[in-house]
Amino acid sequence: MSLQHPQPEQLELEAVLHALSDPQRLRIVRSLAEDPTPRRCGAFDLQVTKSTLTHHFRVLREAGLIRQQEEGTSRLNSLRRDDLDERFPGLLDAILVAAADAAALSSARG
Amino acid sequence: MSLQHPQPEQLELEAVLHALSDPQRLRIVRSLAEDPTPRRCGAFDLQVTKSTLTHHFRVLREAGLIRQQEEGTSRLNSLRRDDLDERFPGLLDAILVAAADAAALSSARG
DNA sequence: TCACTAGTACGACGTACATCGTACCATATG
DNA sequence: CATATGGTACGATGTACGTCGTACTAGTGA
Repeated sequence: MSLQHPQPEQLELEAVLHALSDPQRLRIVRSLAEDPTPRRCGAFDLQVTKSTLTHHFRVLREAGLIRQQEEGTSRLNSLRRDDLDERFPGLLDAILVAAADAAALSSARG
Repeated sequence: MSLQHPQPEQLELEAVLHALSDPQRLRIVRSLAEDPTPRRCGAFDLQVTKSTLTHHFRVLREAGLIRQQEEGTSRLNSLRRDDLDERFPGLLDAILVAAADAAALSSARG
């Protein structure tokens, strides 16, 4: 069976905010925003187990943040930027800018 | 003792997103955005207990979303719009627009 | 002084969550 | 077929969270 993705009009703000309130998931989304190339779950530099990875990608998918396409034995992940921008204009951009800023701050602090 | 509020540069994106991922707290923030008049915790139309209310207001305060000033026996709550806009430009506005849109949608659906 | 109001503190409870390990299923590739 | 790769499923575990009730404190005012 193919994977469940919420329709654009089904996206829920609370679910999106909750999905992005986790550092690992925020990192995944930031990575996909920086480089939109669809890529495998394992291709993100997270220090968690495979099963934890699966969990986070499912949360992101069910919140409507990413799309997962099955491709052989892997799943190609991509950001649903258009859907998000249409449903929640400016939200994703604001979060990405804020996250980039926070990352720059914390790296500047050491 | 007076209440603890994070400094503008101490605001953490994850904490802000988490704080706003709860329906009750999102409602509080929306209410304060619609009418910026500082007002008591009890003056928000939430169907929860007093102690639950205290909990939610503390989460909002510790995330830096609201400011609480003690005034007699009550606490006057106000939105930290300026601090948030400075630290996370566009974020609060995008969330408020999205929330208003979602509320309009759900009320239109009945 | 005696209520009343606004809110906190603390403990409890059930649920959700992040994480892991193990077992398992596909699909390639030798 | 055997093995490696990419990922899921399921159960376990510890923690955090949302909610409540009760008890309490601090002002307000009759």
